[in-house]
Amino acid sequence: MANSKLFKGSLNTIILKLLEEKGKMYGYEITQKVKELTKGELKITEGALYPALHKLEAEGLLEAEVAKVDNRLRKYYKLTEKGEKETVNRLAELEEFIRSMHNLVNPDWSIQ
Amino acid sequence: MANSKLFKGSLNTIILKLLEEKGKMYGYEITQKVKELTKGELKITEGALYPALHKLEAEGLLEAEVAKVDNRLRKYYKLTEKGEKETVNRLAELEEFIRSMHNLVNPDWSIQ
DNA sequence: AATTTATACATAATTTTCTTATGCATAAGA
DNA sequence: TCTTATGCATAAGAAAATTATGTATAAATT
Repeated sequence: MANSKLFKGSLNTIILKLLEEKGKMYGYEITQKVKELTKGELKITEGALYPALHKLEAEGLLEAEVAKVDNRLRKYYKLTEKGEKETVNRLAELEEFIRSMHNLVNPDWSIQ
Repeated sequence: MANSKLFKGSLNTIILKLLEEKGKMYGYEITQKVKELTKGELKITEGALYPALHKLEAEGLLEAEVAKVDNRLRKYYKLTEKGEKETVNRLAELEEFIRSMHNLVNPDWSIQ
C-alpha cells in the first residue's frame, strides 16, 4: 500500500487489540483479518508478523498453543493476564497518538 | 514519550504539513512547535529531524535558505512547488491511515 | 564569575522495525 | 499439472528512528 510507512510501530498494538476482541487467533488469520478490516490497505507481511508474535510471547504478553486443523498446523495466540493489562495501556496510547496527530495536521474532520 | 513508536513513519508528513501552514520554518522551530502542539508528547530528536529535512530537500520537496539572526545561524525550509503537491497526497494518506487504524481498533469515539 | 540551560546546526553508531527473499509443507482450484 | 491458498519460520537488507557526540553562541541561573 502507498502509506505503509505510517503503520510503522503500530503492528504490536494491532495484534493485541485483535486478540483482545477475538480471544485467540493464529498468525495467518491475523493477516487476513487486517487485510479485511483495512480493505486491503494494510497487508501484514509474514516477515513482520511472526517475529512480532514471538517477541510478544517472549515478553509474556501472549501465550501460544498449537493445534492441528485439516492436517495443517495452526499456532493460536491469546493474551496473558499481563497482556490484557498492557493492551489497555497500548490502546490508550494509540488514542492519544491519534489525537496528537489530529492536533498536528488538523484535517477537515473532527474527533468526537 | 510513552508511545513514540506510533509516530514512526509520520515525521515527514508532520514536517510537510507544518511548512504548508507556516510558509517557512527552521529545524529547531519545528521541534518546539511539535512539542507545543502535542503538549510534550512528541519530542522530535535532532538525529531524526535533520536527516529527514536533508532527505526531503534532496528529493526536491523542500528548499533551504540560511539566515543569521542574533549572531546565530538558522536554516529556513519551505515547500517547493513539488513539495506542495506532495503534501496534499501525504495528508490524504494520513487521513486514510487514521481511518484504517480506527477500523482496526475501533475505539469508543467516531470520526466525522 | 562560573555553570547550566537554551538556541541552532550536524553526523555517527546503534537499535528497532519493517520489507523482501527464501524455505518447508499440505490443500484446493484452475 | 501448475498455481493459488493456507500455514509456519528465518535471514538479509533497508528504512527510520534513538542515543551519543561535536561545534558554537546567548541567556539564565547559581
